[in-house]
Amino acid sequence: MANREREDSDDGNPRAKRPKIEGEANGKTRAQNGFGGDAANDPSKNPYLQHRYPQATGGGGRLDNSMRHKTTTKATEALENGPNNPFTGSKFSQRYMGILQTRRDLPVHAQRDQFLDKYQKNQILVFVGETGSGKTTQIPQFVLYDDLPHLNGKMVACTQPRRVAAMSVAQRVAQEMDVTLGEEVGYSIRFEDKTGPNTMLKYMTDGMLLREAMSDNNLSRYSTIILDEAHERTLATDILMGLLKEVVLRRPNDLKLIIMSATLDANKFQKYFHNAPLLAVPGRTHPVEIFYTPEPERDYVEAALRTVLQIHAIEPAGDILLFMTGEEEIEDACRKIRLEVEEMVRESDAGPLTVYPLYGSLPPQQQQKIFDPAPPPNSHGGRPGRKCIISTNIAETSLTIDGIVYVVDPGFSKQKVYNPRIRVESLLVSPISAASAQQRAGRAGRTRPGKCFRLYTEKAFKEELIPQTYPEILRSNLSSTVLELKKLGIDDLVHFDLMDPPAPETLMRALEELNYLACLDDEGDLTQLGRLASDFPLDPALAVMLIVAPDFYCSNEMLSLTALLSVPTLFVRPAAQRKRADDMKNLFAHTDGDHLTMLNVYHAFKSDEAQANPKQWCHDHFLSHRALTQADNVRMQLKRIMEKNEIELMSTPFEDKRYYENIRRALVAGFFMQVAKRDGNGKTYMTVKDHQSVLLHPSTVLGHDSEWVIYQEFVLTSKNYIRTVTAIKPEWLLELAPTYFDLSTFKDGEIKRSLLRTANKLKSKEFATKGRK
DNA sequence: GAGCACTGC
Repeated sequence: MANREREDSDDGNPRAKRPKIEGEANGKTRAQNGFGGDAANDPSKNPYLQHRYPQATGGGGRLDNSMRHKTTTKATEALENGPNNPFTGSKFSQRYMGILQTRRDLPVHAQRDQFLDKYQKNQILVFVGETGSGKTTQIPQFVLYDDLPHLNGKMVACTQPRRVAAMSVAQRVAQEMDVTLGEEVGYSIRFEDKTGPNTMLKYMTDGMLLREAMSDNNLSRYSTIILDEAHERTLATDILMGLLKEVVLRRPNDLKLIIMSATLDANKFQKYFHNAPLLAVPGRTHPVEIFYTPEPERDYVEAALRTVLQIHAIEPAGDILLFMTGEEEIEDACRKIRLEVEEMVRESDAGPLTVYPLYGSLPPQQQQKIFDPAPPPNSHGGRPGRKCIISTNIAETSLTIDGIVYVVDPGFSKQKVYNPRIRVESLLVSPISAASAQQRAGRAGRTRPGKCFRLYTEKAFKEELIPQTYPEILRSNLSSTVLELKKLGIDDLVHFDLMDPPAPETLMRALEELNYLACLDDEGDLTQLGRLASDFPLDPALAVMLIVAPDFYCSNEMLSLTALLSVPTLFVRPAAQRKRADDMKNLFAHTDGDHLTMLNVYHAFKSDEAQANPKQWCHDHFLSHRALTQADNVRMQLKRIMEKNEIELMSTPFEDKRYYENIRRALVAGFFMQVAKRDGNGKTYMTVKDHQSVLLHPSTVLGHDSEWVIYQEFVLTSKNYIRTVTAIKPEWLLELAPTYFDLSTFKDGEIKRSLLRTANKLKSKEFATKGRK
């Protein structure tokens, strides 16, 4: 297959040798456009079909397959100037001509020649474009006009780390190209594929491309792949880079790769890709003046509040953005600033200041408020008002707010860290990287020159901050990733060339976990179960739990539960109404634990009573409507995957006394590695094998002091907590996960003694049963 | 008796 591709799609091949393409196979031809082709198979040249092409392209630099990778800026610009859209044959609209002018003013445009030259001559190219250069919208179009992927039944892909970006950029580019979104230009994200048979440029999330790679290891649908925002180093981007590094060798003549990044860290990308050539384009932002504190600040929260108030008191009009680490800190800061400003207004006639919190778990309507205009002066001719947004890192990359002139950067954020020794991911407040600091400062210069107040010394910035945030791959549990890599056909993980190889211990942990889950055999090869599990967009333990659920007669319930476990918290608990919220939660509580409680919530949500007005019902019961509808979406997706793989959907009748027990047993089949046993009669628990002393999270509804529990999450905050817990029986552990609970591998101690007692009890019971027969 | 930085499939 690889050979065929190479031979067929090489530059300048005679058209007669062109392979049959996707669209043609469906009886629809991709040649329904102004590009090339002889009249015989190009309907736009067919005199009987001219009514469908009222404005067929006439004269002036027509493109066809023989020009692939040989186009020039001049010829392409002539095509872009119209009058007809070379991709659709229709006349360009008035709006198109307007947008074309602004596009040509973008910084990238000045280097189109250089770009084309480097793109044509190389298989891999690293492209650095700073904010405002226009790279995300323009480069894919430059590529399209030269790569002509549709002539070979292929596409150009451009990946984004976030869904909203993929959607909104695709929308914009469809406008710029004067085509309908979902036709020539489309996007593909989880839950939504807006592409069609004519799609030649596809924006997608990096995770989506990775999914596709799992079923097509050569990514053969694409002739050019653009990895955008590579500097963010998401897990998916890192794996794609590793994979593509191998794929370009397998497809030397028909795949090109562009790595786009916003930082000057590009040399690292170049080096990684065998010294690929680099093209850098300046951005277009306003200058931002940086101020440091002369001495280190002891209390950054206090310093931040003081700085905001000072800006408000003495700086000219302009909005403020303050970065903090989390919800609690932000809400607290908001309260304090509001109080202080009231006093300033009373005593020194300061202008009004509206304070908005901004963080991910905030409902969308409240997030939207940050875009409200700043308040007007308190009185006619009074001092101007401004707004102050206090935000988590969400405002660093995901959300941009125009009109920010002042940024206050205390230099911290919450970051995920992974400890492979105890297999725990946790969030820690840590100093940001220099790159992050630069990004934050840049937020002040989007609309006009701004100022950034760093609450640390210049020396600290230069000497103490790490240059780049550690990539996610170094900070995560990699069990899903390792499973994905196996599915991608990477057998030798140790020698798989990742840009930043994770710690061997992290890899070992992941391999070990997958082996216990029977997703990998003892040779480290993918098992049938592993292959199935990799088909689900879930953590391996959750996927396994779902796949084996039919053995416990409750796959319907496990399907719902799996969906619920892969969305954010269902329970809403506003600070002012904690008691009422807890009372509502208790309506759904199941004494055996939180998993069963979540299931009760879901079933209640799906009842006729709730569905009559789901939003109101959720509000009344202090449940997150967003989380529940999201869970419903995930459930549908997972259900389709189950059906595809012929995993039976079934339930134990609710009246059956084993209804809940079956569910708890199925939970154990996936999460037998997350078990804790109560220490004596106290409150503390001890995790099995890792021997961590933990407490039940106060949010649990577990109604009795169960000796054995499985837990969903280990949270490291003020104390070590296990969260989302359910009571189980120790004999289930021995029965359902005999390899993991091979007691000869256990350290001596109370856990081992207790499990040995259970094993003996089981044996004598077995003996008794046999004896009766 | 307590939090949940952010994304993604």
